[in-house]
Amino acid sequence: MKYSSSKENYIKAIYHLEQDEPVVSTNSLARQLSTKPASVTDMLKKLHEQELLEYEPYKGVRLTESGKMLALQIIRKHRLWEFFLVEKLGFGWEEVHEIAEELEHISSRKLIDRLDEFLGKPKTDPHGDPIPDAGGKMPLIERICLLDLPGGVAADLISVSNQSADMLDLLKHYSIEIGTRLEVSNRFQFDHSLQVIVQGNSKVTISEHLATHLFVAYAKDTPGK
Amino acid sequence: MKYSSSKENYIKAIYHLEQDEPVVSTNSLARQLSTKPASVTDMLKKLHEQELLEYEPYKGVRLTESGKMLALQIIRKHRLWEFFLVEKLGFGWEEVHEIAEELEHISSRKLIDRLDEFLGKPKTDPHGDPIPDAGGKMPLIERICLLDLPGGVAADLISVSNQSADMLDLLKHYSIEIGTRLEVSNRFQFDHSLQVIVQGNSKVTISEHLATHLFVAYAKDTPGK
DNA sequence: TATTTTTTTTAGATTCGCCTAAATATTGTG
DNA sequence: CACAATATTTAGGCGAATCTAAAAAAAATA
Repeated sequence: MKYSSSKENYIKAIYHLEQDEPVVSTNSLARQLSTKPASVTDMLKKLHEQELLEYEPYKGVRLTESGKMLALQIIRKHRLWEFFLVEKLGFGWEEVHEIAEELEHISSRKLIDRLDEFLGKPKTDPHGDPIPDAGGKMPLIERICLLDLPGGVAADLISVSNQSADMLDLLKHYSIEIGTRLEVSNRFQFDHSLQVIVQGNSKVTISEHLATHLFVAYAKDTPGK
Repeated sequence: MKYSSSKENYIKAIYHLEQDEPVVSTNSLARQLSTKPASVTDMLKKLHEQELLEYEPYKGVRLTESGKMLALQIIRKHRLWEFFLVEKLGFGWEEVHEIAEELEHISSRKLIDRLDEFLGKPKTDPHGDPIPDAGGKMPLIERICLLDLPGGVAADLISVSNQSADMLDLLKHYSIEIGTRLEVSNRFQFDHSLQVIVQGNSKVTISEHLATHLFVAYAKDTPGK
């Protein structure tokens, strides 16, 4: 089934708001979408008819299962495109959101699955938010410091707690950037430096000081919603 | 300036039809766009107001300079996305058109220029059609057999006159595919085999027989429209 | 050239997503 | 509890892009 960009935006907004409020109000939706409550009411009726959400006048809305599924597909597209923009095209974290807002409405399912493949099936986007898999399952992500990552576990770099030029310089030297898969292969007691496998290939050794500033997405395999 | 997808589709269609007819009729546009002549008339009036085309009732249309420029930007986006889909995501030539019809309406200029960079500024799309540069200039493309490519000239592979599994197998072995940049660096008289530089890096030697089936875009540097 | 055929435009309606203004329901408070 | 404040819906409209039916212009032809 194909939905307009506008409808997809409503569904996505409701999904996000449901994380906080159990039932989403007309007003908060209007605020979120920069539109007017009256317009929201109109649209809710249509989305209800399409069984994407439960709606009774004055009672707020809640997504149905198919509504949630649709939301997750859109979020998946959004985050994969963001990853692509940052990792492949060299955009900065901050500038990708707007572009991904457009790209997330491209409909081809095959496209997004191939893109996922091409990008190496990343677990998180450049902001560290988890990317739902093709089935709509959110990977359960714990953000932990590289220092605390158990050995033998590969995880994606999702944030860096220092944005200085010196830091970026050093990361560049190691070919490490947001989204890079890291695995700790050895810990040296003498200076607490770490031997790290970068992207499954090259092994590099980094200082404890650097490691304290690197945070990875530790994806538990328990399926979440 | 930002235009709706619908308007962009009109402009693109007119551009293509202008290649054949000097002045484009309401009827042929309606046919091209799978719409009704009455709808076309409505839209032509709007596009005329935006100075994208010259229009007088009953006299057909012709794009203005800014109309042509817009058309070329859309075509550029379409063909770059097609190239991306085939080269990076492994789609077949036949299935990319439809997806590119959606992608071509993504607005970010920076996105498309970075994509161009990322893809290696290709001169042609996977069908061998030329890709306008950022300034809207069409590269003048001549399609010639690799056998006839002058030495020292790098050109992109745009078609293969044999689609057999054996052929594809061999091309894979040489890491050659549509879009790959090739340069003939040596010709051996004994068996007429060619030494070829693939993507500016590796040198391989291929048989005359293989070369007869490879066609490259020989981009003359004369600026075309 | 007069008439028929074809093309194009106009007129009037529809759907989608949005708006404002007004009515109505719900919630909070004295 | 009654009334005020707030939230939501209804009613009526608008622009974009489409449609059908009918009118008008241009082109083809007898």
